[in-house]
Amino acid sequence: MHKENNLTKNQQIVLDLIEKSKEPVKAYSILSNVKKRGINAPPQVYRALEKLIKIGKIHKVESKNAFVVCKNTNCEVSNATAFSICQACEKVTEIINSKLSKYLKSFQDNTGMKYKKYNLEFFGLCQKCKSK
Amino acid sequence: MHKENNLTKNQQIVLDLIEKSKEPVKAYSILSNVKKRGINAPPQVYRALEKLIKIGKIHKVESKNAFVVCKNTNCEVSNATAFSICQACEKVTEIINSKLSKYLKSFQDNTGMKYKKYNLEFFGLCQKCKSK
DNA sequence: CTACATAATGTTATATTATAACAAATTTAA
DNA sequence: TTAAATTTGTTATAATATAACATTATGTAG
Ligand SMILES: [Zn+2]
Ligand SMILES: [Zn+2]
Ligand SMILES: [Zn+2]
Ligand SMILES: [Zn+2]
Repeated sequence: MHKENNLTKNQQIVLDLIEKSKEPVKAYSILSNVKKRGINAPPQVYRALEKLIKIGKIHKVESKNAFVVCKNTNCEVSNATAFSICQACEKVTEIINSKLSKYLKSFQDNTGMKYKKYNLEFFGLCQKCKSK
Repeated sequence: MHKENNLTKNQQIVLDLIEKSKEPVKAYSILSNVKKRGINAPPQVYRALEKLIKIGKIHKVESKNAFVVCKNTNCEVSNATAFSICQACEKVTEIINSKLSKYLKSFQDNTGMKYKKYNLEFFGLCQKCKSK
């Protein structure tokens, strides 16, 4: 909502919109909601999204092709993300759990590949949906 | 390659194609490659993919919108998947690691949400690309 | 066996997500 | 300054996925 440093006008407009939303926002939903602010076409939105992802301000929820603000002060560069996704109401929450991130950041598979980045998505029922 | 039980003709054709491929296959690549076998339109491919995913024969690699055969005899229902993805050559490998899956299957976040399913994608450089 | 209901498959059309290609404007740095 | 480089705007199109309905196959009651 407030002016962030080093962001262009379009990036700020897109970030503001994602921040205001309670749920993940899709690119074309962003587009239609920012047309009144002078963003006219998909590439303008996708370029802003790309930059915001790169600097860790937002994340893409891959299974939903939607975007959320980062809730984690530590993942400035967006290289270690985890989400909890309700299969009923589609609520998405970023998981902030240092044990989990520590475990995954240091994970080594048997091929010796060293990981720079991971994205984890958990699916289940949230409290509200469980009790229905 | 060999006839699987309980699969329809289209499901078998699509599965065969994905099994033959060394790399993740995209839906429209599948479509163009199975036209000679009588599959003509996207819904036929997507329905087959949906079923194959449900029974755990294949997985979707979300970050690539592509499909791979399951390499893990244990994830019959596809509810616990992990992949390693090379950012250079795009090679994708299913990670089969019982410690990892045990850890993630029993993971609890602070909201008390109980997870039924997860998908984890690691990114980095594979051995071959690292040494270039 | 029919005749009807149900489910599965085929087909056409369209919706949704994302990027290519180029033009115009802005910024940078000789 | 002015030419190059980068960023932004714009048009067009590519790539991914599903809706809607027609057709065919399968199952079930009479
Ligand atoms: Zn984050
Ligand atoms: Zn819910
Ligand atoms: Zn698997
Ligand atoms: Zn590689």
